[in-house]
Amino acid sequence: MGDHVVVISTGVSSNEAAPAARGAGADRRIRRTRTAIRNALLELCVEREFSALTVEDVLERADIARATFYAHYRSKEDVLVDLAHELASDRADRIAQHEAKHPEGFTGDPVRIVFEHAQAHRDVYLVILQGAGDGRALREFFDQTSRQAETLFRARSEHAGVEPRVPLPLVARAWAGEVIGTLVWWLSEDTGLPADEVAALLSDLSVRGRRWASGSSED
Amino acid sequence: MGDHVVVISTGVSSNEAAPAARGAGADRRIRRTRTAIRNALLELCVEREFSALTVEDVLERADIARATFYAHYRSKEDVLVDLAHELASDRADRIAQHEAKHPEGFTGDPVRIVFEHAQAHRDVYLVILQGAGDGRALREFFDQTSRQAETLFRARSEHAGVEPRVPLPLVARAWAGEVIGTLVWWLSEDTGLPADEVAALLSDLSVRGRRWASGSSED
DNA sequence: ATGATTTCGAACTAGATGTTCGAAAGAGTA
DNA sequence: TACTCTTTCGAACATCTAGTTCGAAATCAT
Repeated sequence: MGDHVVVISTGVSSNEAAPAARGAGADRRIRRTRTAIRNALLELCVEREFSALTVEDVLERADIARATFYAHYRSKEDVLVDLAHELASDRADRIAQHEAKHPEGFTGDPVRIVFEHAQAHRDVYLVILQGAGDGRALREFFDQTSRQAETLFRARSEHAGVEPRVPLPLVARAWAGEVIGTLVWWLSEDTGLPADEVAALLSDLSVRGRRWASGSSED
Repeated sequence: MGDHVVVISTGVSSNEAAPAARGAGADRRIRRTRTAIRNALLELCVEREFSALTVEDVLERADIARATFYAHYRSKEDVLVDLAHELASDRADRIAQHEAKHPEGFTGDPVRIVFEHAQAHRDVYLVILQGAGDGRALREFFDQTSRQAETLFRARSEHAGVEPRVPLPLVARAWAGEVIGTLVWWLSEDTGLPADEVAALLSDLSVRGRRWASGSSED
């Protein structure tokens, strides 16, 4: 039959599954189109609420044909998810990069990097962390964050040769929640706290526990 | 001019603002209609994704006229927000009730109550905590949670006469994130852990810190 | 240059949203 | 019970948006 759906190859190699080809290896037109769409969506998110945006708004802003959009994304929510992935992996790169330079350095550094990263990309973070769209973007961002944390915790736990008393998946989820909950607060209410200070406070709270921090001896 | 918008009074007394009259004091028809709508939405959420639902689906399931729906809610997202408020205040009631019965009792109890409450209302929690809708429901649920926590922490801090070293708004947000992050993990992945055990683990982690829990001495 | 791939544009279907209004049903009160 | 006030109904309606289709034109990689 006459299928004519314009399925874009986007592929670097032959066997490319769902991950949607976030490489620079793709056709220049593809790169241009996708960044145009992402940028347009971001601009619009700053101006109005995400839920008040239509695909048409994005088309107009990105100066892109309707058919072209649907050749790359299924919906505006998809674009947001894409942005979330980009954000999470970029952040992971920076952390890994830092750890490579400073092996066995201060282990509170990752948290600081997280907050600095959020500050540098404030707009995107705000949209995603507030759960815009159907919540998929936030959900996946949270998942990636906690998975990365779990890997890190596991490595350290094994390195220290200590059996964790609290299951690591739980520790990781709790930590991710802590960080993201604090982040959204810090980004929304514009308190004067600089990134490294919030990070230090949260690290302290997280490592040493609330017992010493809030004046209560129990929960 | 001929405005005919059917603005429902819903009011108990004269001066009723935004809070939308969650009382039992309203007209029986209003009560019936709203719970029908809320129940219908919940049923449908269990069957398909929230984002795949239309207002028409809700109308059909609730057996309600279109105009009636819009006399009460502006959108399906509004209904979800309503549910979130209901949930948060019901939970707060239970905690307050417990604290009244057990003054100065084990202060880890609130966390346990939170998890038991989530277990009892698993379906609603899952929908809301996953950020369905435009994220407003989750956002407001998170806000209420952290505000309640802040109040509690402040009371305890003052009672103990200790100046908190970490700002309480931060502590409260971090705690709320911790709890909600753990909650969504616990509800989604059906690990065999009973409510009181997760609660105990999280309480421990939260009060004593990760230092003693994961085998790492730092962050 | 050439063959392959992407983009364009314009049209079109299908379906959901949100509003309108008079008439009917139901609630609350005496 | 009878009376008034409020809510619900139903059916219609205009409007908008999503998502798809296709041939032609543009752009890419080599």
